[in-house]
Amino acid sequence: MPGTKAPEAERREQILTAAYAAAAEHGLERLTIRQVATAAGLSSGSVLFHYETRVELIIALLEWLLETSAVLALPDSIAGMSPVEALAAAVRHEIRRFSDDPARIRLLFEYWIVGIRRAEVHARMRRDLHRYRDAFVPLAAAVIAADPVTFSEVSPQGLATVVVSFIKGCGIQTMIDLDHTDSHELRDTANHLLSELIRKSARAGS
Amino acid sequence: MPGTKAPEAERREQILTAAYAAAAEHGLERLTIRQVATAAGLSSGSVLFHYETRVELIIALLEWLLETSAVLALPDSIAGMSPVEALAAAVRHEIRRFSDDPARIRLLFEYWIVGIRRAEVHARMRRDLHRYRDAFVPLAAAVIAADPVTFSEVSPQGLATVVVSFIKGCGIQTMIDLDHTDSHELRDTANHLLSELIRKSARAGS
DNA sequence: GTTTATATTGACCGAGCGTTCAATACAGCT
DNA sequence: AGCTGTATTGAACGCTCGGTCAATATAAAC
Repeated sequence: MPGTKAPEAERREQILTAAYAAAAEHGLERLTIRQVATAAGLSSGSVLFHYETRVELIIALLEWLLETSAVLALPDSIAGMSPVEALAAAVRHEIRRFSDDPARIRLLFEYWIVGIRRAEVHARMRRDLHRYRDAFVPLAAAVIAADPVTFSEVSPQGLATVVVSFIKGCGIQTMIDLDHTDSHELRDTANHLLSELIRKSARAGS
Repeated sequence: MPGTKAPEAERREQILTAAYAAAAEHGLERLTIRQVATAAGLSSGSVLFHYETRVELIIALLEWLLETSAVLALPDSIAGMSPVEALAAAVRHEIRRFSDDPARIRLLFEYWIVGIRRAEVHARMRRDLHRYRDAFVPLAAAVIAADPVTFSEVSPQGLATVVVSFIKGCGIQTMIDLDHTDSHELRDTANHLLSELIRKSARAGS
């Protein structure tokens, strides 16, 4: 039903999902108004009626992307865990989540690159990164509190930053490693190292 | 002296350095034959005489970039270190190297994204990533050999992959974090954690 | 049914792109 | 000096892009 009017909220949603599909297929930098219009079944003029400019659309897509992605969904099972176990479980969970939706993380990487040259994008990416890191701070603080001697010089924020960096690194790995051979090795090894860490901390704690 | 001839090797080098500058300034996806020509002080036709196509130029720039970047320059001081110390020193060294030359790592990230859609680029990035990882394998193997109980389930390749992922994650961090506030926190915390790791392994070894 | 505000369309514009190519300038050779 | 192959130039082509806009279609108000 082309030419039919629709409430603004619906149209914008429709355009954004089309933009997401187009960006995932051709890349963010090659994203085109016409591509989005075709993917949404609209005319280019209509897309530009709802988003006045290409950059505005790209920023709206970024915000939609950040809103839609769960910040950090901790598995329920962490309730009875030791602090190190809980943090390790979160890391495992996040690594798996990244490798489950490669298109999304690829797009976010593209936004980081765009953010190098566009301040509006950069600010939003940075804010989201901090929000993501802050979700790990309580877990990190618990780990530090459980073994204050080992982590005497480490702040919860610092530990959370290190953890997030590792997760991002794994995300890159899965992004590059399209057939997932190295990624599996990475995940397995990370799991073993985390398990070993848990065992050691349990021995130290007892 | 425009219009003067030059040996092919020199011209190609001149064009590549101009392409590097242009790509660092405007981004790889926005790299333009005319930009490169202007930066090199040549005409667009001349650039296309030496590199028949834009994609060919981009791939040549990638190979030039990978050749020019030292694979893994280990500091001499690792000679008398324990295995864990040596690996930690290498990690520290690489993190510092990444934050010293942000333009280069940004460009490499852009190549990873291009590689998602271009098989030639992807193959080269992957090969280089493996080469980079392999440089850490001996260090990782030494660490495992020194404490075979802890690392009973871990292969040298696996450990090296984990280490590289962490380094890449730190690279991303410094790429995003333009003013380097979080990056310093990250580096300090990583240093503390590595030092603690060294102390623990020394105690276990003695 | 008429009016009115607004959403939609697609032709169109100017700009910039990669690439082609005829013309030209250069350097080595005889 | 003349010749020859090659490097260089910049105009030109065809194309796609972001963005504009007059025309049209739609739905709600009256």
